[in-house]
Amino acid sequence: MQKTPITKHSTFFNDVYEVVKLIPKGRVTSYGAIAKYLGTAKSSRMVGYAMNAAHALPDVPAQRVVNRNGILTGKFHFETPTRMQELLAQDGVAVINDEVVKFKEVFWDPCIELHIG
DNA sequence: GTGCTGACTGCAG
DNA sequence: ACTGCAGCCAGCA
Repeated sequence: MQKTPITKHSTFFNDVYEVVKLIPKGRVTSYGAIAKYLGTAKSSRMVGYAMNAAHALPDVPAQRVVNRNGILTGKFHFETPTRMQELLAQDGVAVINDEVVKFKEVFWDPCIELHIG
């Protein structure tokens, strides 16, 4: 059996989705925080890339993932540029000028909340 | 098979 | 304070 029975392409993307799904309502996190939690802090770009593929997954709240500045950098990848802000508003996260209000207060760090690192 | 792009981040100038 | 460059890895022409 040379080929793997389980066609799991990459655990990286899967792990990213698992972490994003763990983000509680009313909280947000950053690509770097997820990347660091996975042990690949330098691969923060891959986290954003995984979010692009996350559109196929219904349980992945990609709107809760923003960059380290709290800016909705990926809002243009949603159905509409305002979709991301609306979803965050439904979660109780205020967004003004494409930036999360009180970002540091609603920031959810998996490394801390999950007691890692 | 080769090369470029990209929902980021950290460091240097 | 802002700007520019390099690193990381997967997908696509």
